[in-house]
Formats: sequence, structure tokens, C-alpha cells
Amino acid sequence: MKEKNEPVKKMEPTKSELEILQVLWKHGPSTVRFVNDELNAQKREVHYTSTLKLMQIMTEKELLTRDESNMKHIYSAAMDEHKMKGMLLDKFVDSMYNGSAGSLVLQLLGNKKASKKELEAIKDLLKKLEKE
Amino acid sequence: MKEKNEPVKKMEPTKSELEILQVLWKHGPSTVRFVNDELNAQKREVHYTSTLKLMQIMTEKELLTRDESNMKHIYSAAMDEHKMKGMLLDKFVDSMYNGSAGSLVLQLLGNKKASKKELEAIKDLLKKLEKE
DNA sequence: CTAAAGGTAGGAAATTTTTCGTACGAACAA
DNA sequence: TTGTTCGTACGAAAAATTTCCTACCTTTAG
Repeated sequence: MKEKNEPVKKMEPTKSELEILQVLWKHGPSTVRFVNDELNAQKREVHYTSTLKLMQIMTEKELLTRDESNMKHIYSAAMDEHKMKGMLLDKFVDSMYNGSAGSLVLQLLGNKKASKKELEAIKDLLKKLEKE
Repeated sequence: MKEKNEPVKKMEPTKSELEILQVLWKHGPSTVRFVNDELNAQKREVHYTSTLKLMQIMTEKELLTRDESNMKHIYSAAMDEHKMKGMLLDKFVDSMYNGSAGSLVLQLLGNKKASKKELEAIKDLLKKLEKE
């Protein structure tokens, strides 16, 4: 027997939500205060309660989890950075490059945005992929 | 003497706006009717006037241009597909991969999303880049 | 103890984005 | 001519996102 109103997990983070996730991924579990300071330092001016509110909403959406055992709640990103970014990247490729990762890569590399070291790493990966 | 309220050109297309751009890039200059039919066929149900309104707004933002010489206006994407996608890709890389195109590529190729042919093309490009 | 500083909760306002209803003109078929 | 169809314009509603105000509680300095 399956309950009907199970919370649907998958929610795309909005632009602002993504900014918050980035802070949490970079610095690990943090307080609202820390995240807010970081946003103000790195991005743009936001009031404390705005960040608080957004993080509360994200918790409801299960984009974040939080530890309420202390008065200062500690928030964490619910999804692994690599996995989430992979998802978003896939969506991006699908909508913008019709699912063709290759054409995206070509455009990207053609724009000389990769360092020598990175190019090496890519070549190595290609070799590995070939042998499969 | 410089007027103050010059229209600022650079506008990020929103999600819906991007859908419209995709249609125009794919099929070339089109009427609202055509774009709307295409959206309904390919994406989701939208009323004609919704698409119309959005395309009018996009024209104001200078994301589109239009030929009003006939009663049925003909709209075109103001920016070249390759250029616009390049811009969006750069933004994506900057915000998600800290500007490192290489790490994006690695993630992408690691997810086996590229075809054999595409991998070949990438290898060729890498060779060319090396020789520079 | 008291005041100040800093925390959470939640409603509501403000913005941005998206959708649609209504008005009205031109084209066209009957 | 007349009415039906198809077009544009435009205001405003609806929805989604973001911001902030207010209330109230806890901790801490004095």
C-alpha cells in the first residue's frame, strides 16, 4: 500500500538557490549567518532574513537538510555537488545542444577556455574511452 | 551629449524566451503563429496570445527583430545562435565550474554522452589546438 | 536583572516571469 | 455586405521567485 502524497523529491534549484548551494558545497555545513556573509562578500547584498527564508524554503523542498539540535541551525546541501551539477549539465546539454555533448565540447574547446593541463587530462580520458 | 536612458542591449533570455529562440534558430524568420504551433507540438500547450506577448516583449528587449511590412509580422532572432549559445555556455561554465571548461568537459565525457564520431572530432580538435 | 545582540518563524510585499482575456482592425469567403 | 477567421496591441491576472518586516525567543555582556 502506497501513500499518495509522498513529497516529490526532484526540484530544480533556482538561480538564487544555486548560489546558496555553491556556498554549502564549497564550505561544508554552515549556519545561515555564514552563508549570508559569504553571499554578501562574493555576490551581492542580501539581508540576513532573506537568506534565512530562502534556506528554509530549500529545506522544505529538500534541497537542504538541517541540524536543529543547536539553536544555530546547521544547513547542508542535500545533494552531492558532483551529482547535482551533472544533472544540471545534462539538462543544459539537452536543451541547448540537443543532447549532443560532443558539439558542446567542440564549441567550448574552440573558445580556448581550457588550460594546457586540462587539455592533457581530456586527451587521457579520450584514450581511456577509446579502449573500452 | 549622451542621452541617459539608452536601451541596454544585453539581456539574458529567460527559459521561455529561449524556447522561442530555439524555434527561430531552427526554422529561420517566422510568424507568431508558426512559433506557437511549434511550441505546442514540441514542448507544451500555450495560447497564441501568450506566445505573441512574449515575442513582443522579446522584441522590446531586442532579443528579436521583426519585419512589420506585412500584416503578419515576421520575427527573427536578433543574435546569432552560435554566439548566443556561446555566451550562455560561458556563463554556465563560470557559475558552475568556476570558469574551468576543462573540468566540465571531463565530467561530460565521463558520463558517456558523446558518440564515437563526436569523440573523433574532439580528438582532431585537440590535435589542432596542440600545434598552436 | 536588564539591555543588546543575534537567532528562528512566518506573513506579506516586491519583482520577475508567464499566461491569458478583451478589444479591435484587416482579409476573405459566402 | 456581412460575418467568420486570423492578425496585433495591451492591460492585467496568475505564478514563480526573491526580499524584507515584525514578532518573539535565547544568549551574553554589563
